[in-house]
Amino acid sequence: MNSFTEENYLKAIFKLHEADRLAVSTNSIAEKMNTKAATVTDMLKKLAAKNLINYTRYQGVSLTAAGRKIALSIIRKHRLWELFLVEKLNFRWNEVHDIAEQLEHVHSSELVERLDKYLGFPKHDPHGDPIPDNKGRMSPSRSALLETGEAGKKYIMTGVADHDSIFLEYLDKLGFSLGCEIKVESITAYDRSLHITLNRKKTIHISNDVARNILISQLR
Amino acid sequence: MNSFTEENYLKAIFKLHEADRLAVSTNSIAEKMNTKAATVTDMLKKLAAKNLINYTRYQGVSLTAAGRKIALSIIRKHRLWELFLVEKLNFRWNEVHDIAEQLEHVHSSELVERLDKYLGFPKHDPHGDPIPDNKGRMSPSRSALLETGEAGKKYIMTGVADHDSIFLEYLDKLGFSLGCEIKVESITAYDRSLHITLNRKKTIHISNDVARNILISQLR
DNA sequence: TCATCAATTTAGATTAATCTAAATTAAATT
DNA sequence: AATTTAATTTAGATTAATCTAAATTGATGA
Repeated sequence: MNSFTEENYLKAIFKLHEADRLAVSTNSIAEKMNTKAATVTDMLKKLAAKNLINYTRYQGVSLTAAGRKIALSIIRKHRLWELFLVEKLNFRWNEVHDIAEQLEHVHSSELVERLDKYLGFPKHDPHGDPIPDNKGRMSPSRSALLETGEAGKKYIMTGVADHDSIFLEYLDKLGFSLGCEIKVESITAYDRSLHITLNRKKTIHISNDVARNILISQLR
Repeated sequence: MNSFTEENYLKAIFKLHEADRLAVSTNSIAEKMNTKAATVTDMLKKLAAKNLINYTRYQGVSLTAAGRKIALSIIRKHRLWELFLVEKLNFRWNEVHDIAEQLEHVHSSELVERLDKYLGFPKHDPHGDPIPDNKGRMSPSRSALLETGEAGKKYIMTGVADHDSIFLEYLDKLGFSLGCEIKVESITAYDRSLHITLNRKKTIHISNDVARNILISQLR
C-alpha cells in the first residue's frame, strides 16, 4: 500500500504532465506540493524504487503505467466524492475540494464502485472535469476557453480551468453555472474583456482573466 | 489539529473506559491498538501534554473533557459513515467497519452535520450502537444480553456486543438482523445454549457464546 | 517486611517525511 | 570553449510514531 503522501505526489505529477505534455521537473512538483525541491528529490527516489515513476537525475520524471494507474484512481475518487458532496449533501462547487482531498485517500475499491453506481456512473464532476472509469479511461475534455469565443456566437459552459474557491464563488455570484448558455456580445480590443449574455437573461462584463478560466463548447 | 494516530488512541481509551469504568491501563491500550506498551507510554505523554488525558506514571489514564469530546466526535463520524454505507451504498453490516475506520478521520464538521441530516438524524448505527449527537450526547444503550433471556419470553434484537465481521456474517446466515423478534423457547441447563424462534418463523439452536454477544430489549 | 513478579517506563534505534545549507550538474551566455 | 546561472541533488538534522531491551515501580504473597 502507498502512503497518502506518495499518492499526492503521483497525482501532482499526473496533473503537471497533463498541463504541459513535457517531462515534469522537480521544482514544478515542489511548487505544486508546497514543499522544497530537496524533499521532492527524496520522494522521487522512493517512487522510482517502487517503479511508479521513470526518473534519472536532473532529467525530470514521468509516470510508469503502474504510477499512472494509481494517479488516475485517486483522481477518480476525488471527482466522485466531489460530485457526491454536491449532489447528495448539497455543498456548493467551491466548498468541496478540500473535503475531497481527504476522501480521495480512503482505500476500498468496493466503496468506489458502489459510490460510482450510487451516483449513476457520472462522466463529469461538479466543475466539469471528466471522471475516469475504473479502468482509468476518461473523456479527453478538449474544451476551448471562453477567451477564444467570437462575438455573436453562443456557447455552453463545460467547466473551469481554475478550481480556486474564490474564483468559483465569484462565478456563482456572476450567475455562471455548469451547462449555462453563454452568448458573446462583444469583445473589447484593448483589454480583451467581454460582454456576454448568460442564459439569454443577464448581460454582464467579464475580464479576460475570467474568460481565460472558463471552458466552453460551441452551441450549434 | 490532531493526527489520525492521536484520534485512534483517544477513541481506544474512551472505549476501554466504557467497557469497565476503571482507569485505563497502558497494557490494555497496547492490546487494543495492536502496538507495544512502550509506544503507548510515549503517546500518553504526548496526549497529556495536550491536555487530552489525565496521566500519572504507573497510574493509568482517563480522558479530560477535551479528550472525551474528540473521542465522541470520532465515534459519531464512525457510526454515521457506517450507517451511510449500509443505508445508501447497500453494504452489509459486516463489511463497513474497516471503511468507516478510515472515513472517521476526515476533518470537516460541515460534512458531518450534512451527513447526519442526509441520513435523517439517526440515533443508532447498523449494529445498534448509539450515535452521539453533535454535542456528544448519546443514549446509554443499556441493553440486556440474550444469554439472560428467559424461556417463553419474547425480545427484540437491539444490537451486538461483538462487532467482528465473522460473527456478524454468522448472525446473518442464522437469520438475525437488527430489530428482529427473538422468542426464547428453551434453555439447556448443561451448556446454557438456547432454542429460539426468529420472527415467529424459524426455530434455531445457538450456543451461549453467541447469546452472550446479542443485545436485546424486552418485548411487551 | 521483604522478595518476587508483572506492569510500566526509560533508553536508544529505526523509518517516513520534511527541512536548510552546501555541493553538483546542465543549460545559457558571452 | 569558458563562465555564469539556475535547477537539482546530496549531506546532515528534525519530528512523529514505532520498536526492542533494559531499568524501574507497585502490588502480591510468603
